[in-house]
Amino acid sequence: MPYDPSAFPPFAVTVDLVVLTVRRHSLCALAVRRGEPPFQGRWALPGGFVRADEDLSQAAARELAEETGLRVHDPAAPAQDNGAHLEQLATYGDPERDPRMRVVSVAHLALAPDLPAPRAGGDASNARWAPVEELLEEGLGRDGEQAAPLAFDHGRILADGVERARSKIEYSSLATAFCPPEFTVGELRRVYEAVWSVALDPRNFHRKVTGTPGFLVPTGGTTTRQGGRPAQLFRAGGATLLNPPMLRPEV
Amino acid sequence: MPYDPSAFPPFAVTVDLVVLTVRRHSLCALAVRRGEPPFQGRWALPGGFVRADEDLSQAAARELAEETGLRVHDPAAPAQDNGAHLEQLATYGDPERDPRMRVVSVAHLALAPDLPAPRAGGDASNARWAPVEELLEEGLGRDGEQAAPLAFDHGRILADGVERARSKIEYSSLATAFCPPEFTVGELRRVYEAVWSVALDPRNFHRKVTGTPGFLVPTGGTTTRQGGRPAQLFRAGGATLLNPPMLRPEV
DNA sequence: GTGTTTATCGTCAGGCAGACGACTATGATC
DNA sequence: GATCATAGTCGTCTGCCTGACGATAAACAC
Repeated sequence: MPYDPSAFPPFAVTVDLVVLTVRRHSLCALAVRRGEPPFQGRWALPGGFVRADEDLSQAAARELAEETGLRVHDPAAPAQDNGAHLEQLATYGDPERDPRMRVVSVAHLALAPDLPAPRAGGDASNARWAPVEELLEEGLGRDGEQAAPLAFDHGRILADGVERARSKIEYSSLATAFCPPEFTVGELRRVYEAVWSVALDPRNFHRKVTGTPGFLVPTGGTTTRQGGRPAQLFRAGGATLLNPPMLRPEV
Repeated sequence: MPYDPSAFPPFAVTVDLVVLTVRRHSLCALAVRRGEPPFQGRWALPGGFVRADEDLSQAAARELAEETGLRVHDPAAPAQDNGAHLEQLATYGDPERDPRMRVVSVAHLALAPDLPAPRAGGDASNARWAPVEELLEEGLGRDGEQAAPLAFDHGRILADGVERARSKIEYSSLATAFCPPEFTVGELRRVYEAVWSVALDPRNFHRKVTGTPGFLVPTGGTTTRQGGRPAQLFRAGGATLLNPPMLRPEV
């Protein structure tokens, strides 16, 4: 296959972001309202064009910072935390996915702790955290505004991102990316419960996470911010893979 | 972010293929020799441009057929088998990855049973199955020709594909994609052993795979093609997820 | 104090995996 | 044809992990 410069069609390349967080016991995604056609007024995932001189991950990190102010957690400097986890999710390139032109979108998945408020270029009314079920629901929305379906193929992208997050917290320590730098076992458990939409036994969960070497390191402090007996505070340990994995209950 | 048509740079989009198979107890990948600069004469992964009217998966399937003659296994018609498994792997878009222009490559992973011989546009000397360690080795090649390093960032892509395959056969029935339509438990075990580069206990392996519902369905036939006592023949069952997973031994 | 909430420790039974013995059925070799 | 080598298949045993769940501890609200 010769590299004839006239032999390949030009594409636009974008990054779209599935930004997930846990708010009030429910898994939420960041959605922005489209201000222009197509799909004007509808909700979509944040994203934008990849610039001529930046890598895909750089573009994703830039878009994430523009939409949320989050910096990406630097694996080299885990001390200063509160950054988000960012990874590539998948690429979507159906010829019909954008009615205007041929656009290939490299979707990324970002996980962040609960944030004060979204900001989309300073315009708060055009960005929101919405429960993922609400953004993904097939049928009609409830009263007020209808969130679903998302613009373009963003519903599919969001579903893929949610599924990635749900499965990845099984065998990795990724759930800590939803937590503040210091957190309790109970807070971590509520993350799993929100992401999986299940109830977990607090005693077995405690045994599992504290018994997995390298998963959690105690900071020595305690907190009562959840009420009840004071709980130990932990930071995420160095381990990234959980072996054996956390088992997701049936259904 | 307005969609100003002059605001985005044009990209070339390609698909690159990590095609894996198991030959003579070792995990091999398909490599093609580059006939022109850059990296002329070096080995690379097969791939090509995405056409203006085709989806990414279509482009990958087309390239796979062109390079190997393999058709992609149709999930809707599992009866006629001998197709390959094909899935998207990841997308690589470093601005410097191709010295000629800005190319974003959507890599795909294909798994195939052992094949008669490669064909790259009919020219056999420009395509070969090479053990992945050979293609990935850091140092110098042995006598004869040096395979590594691959052209562009294909070494990284291949490493990612191999890692995906290694981890995915843990929790899915994907290892059967390396087998012919009918296979024995021992043949399936040798696939795991080749992909993981480990030795597995034949008795425990047999208990595991035959005890997992939906993984294997006996065809009733037997074979002695491996020597020794005749072994039952199986086909891949409908189950795609293995629960609990096959455990990969420590190193 | 009493009740409520959350955290944490313990106990027990069942399931599964690793280690490994035993037996079976074929082809190869003497 | 007896013997050997090779693979396949069935069992047993032990230890670890999980799910279910009782019990205790330490805070706050009244």
